[in-house]
Amino acid sequence: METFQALCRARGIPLTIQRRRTYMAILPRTDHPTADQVHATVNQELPGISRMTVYRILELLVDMGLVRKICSPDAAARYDPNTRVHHHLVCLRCHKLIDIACPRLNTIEAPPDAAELGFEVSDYFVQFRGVCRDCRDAPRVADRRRRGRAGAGSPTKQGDMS
Amino acid sequence: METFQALCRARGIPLTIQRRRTYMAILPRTDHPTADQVHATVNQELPGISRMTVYRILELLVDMGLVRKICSPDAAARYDPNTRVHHHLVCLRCHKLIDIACPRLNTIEAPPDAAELGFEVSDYFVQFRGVCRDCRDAPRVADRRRRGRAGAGSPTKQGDMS
DNA sequence: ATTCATGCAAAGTGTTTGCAGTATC
DNA sequence: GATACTGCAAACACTTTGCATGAAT
Repeated sequence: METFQALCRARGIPLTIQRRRTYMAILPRTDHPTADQVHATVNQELPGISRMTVYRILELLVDMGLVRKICSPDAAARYDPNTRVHHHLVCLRCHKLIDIACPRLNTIEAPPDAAELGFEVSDYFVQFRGVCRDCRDAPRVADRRRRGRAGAGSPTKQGDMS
Repeated sequence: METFQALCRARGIPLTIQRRRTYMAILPRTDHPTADQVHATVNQELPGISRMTVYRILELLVDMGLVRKICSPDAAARYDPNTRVHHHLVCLRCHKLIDIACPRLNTIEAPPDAAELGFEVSDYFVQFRGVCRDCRDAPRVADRRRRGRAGAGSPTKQGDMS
């Protein structure tokens, strides 16, 4: 949070209430919320904040390197305040996304191809794909495609992530 | 291709011309085309094929395990006929996606967390994020956001991928 | 002959853009 | 007081859905 303020000041970026609250809202989350889910949370403390504003602020945070944007096989982009090296388990059925920390995977070096192509690697992650316990236990119902979505107005619900 | 025919017969899936052509169109590609780009290609040999059909066929191929669906930081989903273990270089500026083969990375074992969570890992990949040569050389122009898109009717263009 | 895919049109969802008002620096 | 962010509305792009027609088995 202090980092955020410092970075904003350094780059001459105004620190609005919306930005502060949005950052505070996403910071403790480990469930990779979508932009709409972040908006729903912020909207509780700052009623009336526009969805557009949250979208813009999240992109700003990504640009500042404070938040990472990750894309699941699902449609909506997800935002992750955890910028340390960590890895993902992705369920191919329900699209659940689980964080995993595995020290063994934190020391992977960039392949020689990258340097040869003139590609500057800044970070990386490993994504394991498979089937989560819930989906394995459940008979493969019609859940594969078509997953329910809480409307933009429902702050809670959606326990389908990490 | 024979695999495709065999799988279709085994699963009782009709082998339409559209399916054959769509699969043939994506099979040799290494540039991770979007659904629209695949449609543009197929449309050259099979004029009049509907975009919807290509969307549906691509999803079918994903379900059959013949094609992998990958999501770039970009909006549109991309399809990759290469189902062997390989890894990705992703440019954070232009969203270019480059395949890399690195034997050293092909023997990574699933972390213990996965098994403990009851997660069955089927495959994995490593994604290195950074800046590609083109973007590094180019002054950071307004290319960062806003990337041009050829209309759905333009088959060529879009050389912005590996 | 039956079954299922195709094609069309329209809707749904996530995201972006332009501009007036307003808060921050 | 100058800058630029917020909020609104509309536009845009990608994808999905329902149904009549048509093709594959």
